[in-house]
Amino acid sequence: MPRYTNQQVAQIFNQIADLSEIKGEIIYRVLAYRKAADSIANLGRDINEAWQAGKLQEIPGVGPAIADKIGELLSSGQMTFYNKLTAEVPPSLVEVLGIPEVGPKKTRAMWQTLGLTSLAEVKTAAEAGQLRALPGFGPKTESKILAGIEALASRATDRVHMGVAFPVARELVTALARLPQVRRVNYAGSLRRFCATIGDLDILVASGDPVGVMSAFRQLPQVESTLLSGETKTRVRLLNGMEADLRCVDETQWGSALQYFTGSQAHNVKLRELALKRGFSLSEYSLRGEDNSEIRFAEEEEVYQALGLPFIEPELREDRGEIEAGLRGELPRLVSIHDIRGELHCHSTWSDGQASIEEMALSAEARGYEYLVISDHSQSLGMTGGLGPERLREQRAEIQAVQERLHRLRLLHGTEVEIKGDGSLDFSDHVLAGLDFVVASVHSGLRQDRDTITARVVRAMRNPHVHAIGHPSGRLLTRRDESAVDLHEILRISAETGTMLEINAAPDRLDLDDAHVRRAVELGVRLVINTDAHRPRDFDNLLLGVATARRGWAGVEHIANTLPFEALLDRRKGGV
DNA sequence: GCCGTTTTCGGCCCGACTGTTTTCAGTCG
Repeated sequence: MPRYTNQQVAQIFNQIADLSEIKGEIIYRVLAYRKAADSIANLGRDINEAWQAGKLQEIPGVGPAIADKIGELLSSGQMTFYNKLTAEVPPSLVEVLGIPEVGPKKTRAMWQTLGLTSLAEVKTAAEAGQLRALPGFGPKTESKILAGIEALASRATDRVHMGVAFPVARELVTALARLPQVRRVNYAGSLRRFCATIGDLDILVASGDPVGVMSAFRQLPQVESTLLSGETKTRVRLLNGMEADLRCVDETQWGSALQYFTGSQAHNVKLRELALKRGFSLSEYSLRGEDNSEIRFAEEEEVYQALGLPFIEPELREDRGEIEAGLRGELPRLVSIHDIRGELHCHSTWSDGQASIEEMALSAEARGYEYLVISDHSQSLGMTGGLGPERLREQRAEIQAVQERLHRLRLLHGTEVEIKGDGSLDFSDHVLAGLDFVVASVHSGLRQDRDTITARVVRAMRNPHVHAIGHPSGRLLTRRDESAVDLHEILRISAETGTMLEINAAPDRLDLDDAHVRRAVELGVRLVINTDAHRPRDFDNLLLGVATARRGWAGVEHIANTLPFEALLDRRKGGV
């Protein structure tokens, strides 16, 4: 019988939601499936384990009916409800629903009146001019559908990581800030929440001349075409293929608008429900009382304050319990970038880095770090020019020499040692014992099956000289999925052995991810935030790693490199 | 289908824009 991962179970419920919606099911039932799917995808603990512990209904959005369906799936590999639904509503309709501008009503119309059940069939019908005859359809809808199918085919992936999105967002914000009629401007949306990947850019402007701002926005050199444009809202496609939304409000409404436009949608829905309970109606413009009185908020903090909540940091706004915690006064005090005292994982020209040890050290010192560990690759990762024991000894001499030219920074000698295919390490225990800090990582054999790759990492974690596991899942955002490694087991072993888990801050990694950071925090696992810098400017990525930690509700106490190095060393496992 | 400091039943956010319409439904975020 297949074993289902959290992602697979979540995908099934998302599919149930889509098919139910096309079928015409009560929308709240559909939303319930979506909420459950989102919770499961971001659970951080293994759904199989939660099921065996009888704790499925502790998952937010999972009640008796959905818990039964999960239980049936995990125990038998079947879900009767799903089988009946897919027999009734062709599953390929999900891809039709995926066409931009096509929602459940149009999907249903095409299916029930023309019998269209797939992208290919819809395309053929549109090309034959058959769609415009349907009620609610017209020539424009028909051509939009064709263009939408085109776009789906040409677009390999529709999300980018923050390393791509941030520079573009900054360019747009800078350009808008130069407009004389613009009073305030900021990016919002998933970028402001520091989601690992970004679908489109959301930018907010305060101005008394929204029409002028919209017009100027459409004419920016980065803009390829305008997708929609009204008086206060414009969506464009950029030259790099991304889409960007611009909203404009009055300066007196900035706080409400920034709160709304930052999202997430689920967070906003929960916040608006809370407002209703308090006798208000919350929108992106204001808070309206039952007597239709209107309160405007120029600052975001005031929105939360008016609802009896402390300020909720953007990284937490995912409807993962932050509003409830805020009401109870139990929001975590999140780690901040200023709390980070040192870096435990970076490279130099001794392996695949782009800068010398001295350049890296001087940059770290200039950034105010107290300590820096040089941790070049080990020899079996051949293409990086990894070090063997001999060169490792030579490197130590250079580190000591550079140390003498530094003022405050403590420069330390470490390694990113390869976890080999069988779980053994690239250096002997004797060599590892001579290093200040050891990160162990998997770079090869990432396609091994779950049990094999997990056993490999666990073996490394049980080595007393291994202090941290680097980028535990091995994912490369938008390029490579995580390995099959059982992170739930890794978290458990980490808590048991005291081996730290890295939050790798490289924009295409962010690994551990936010959901597993959250679970790590719950389990008392020790985390480190490392940039894995290969050149001085990579240290800038620290912000992304810290944001990922914050998205996982981590405080200073959970992050080992917020400690002075002596304290960090004292608390190394084994107490060495 | 889920959920509870108004509820174990009756709620479940709010608004912009477009296209197809003669006042609104559908989609999106």
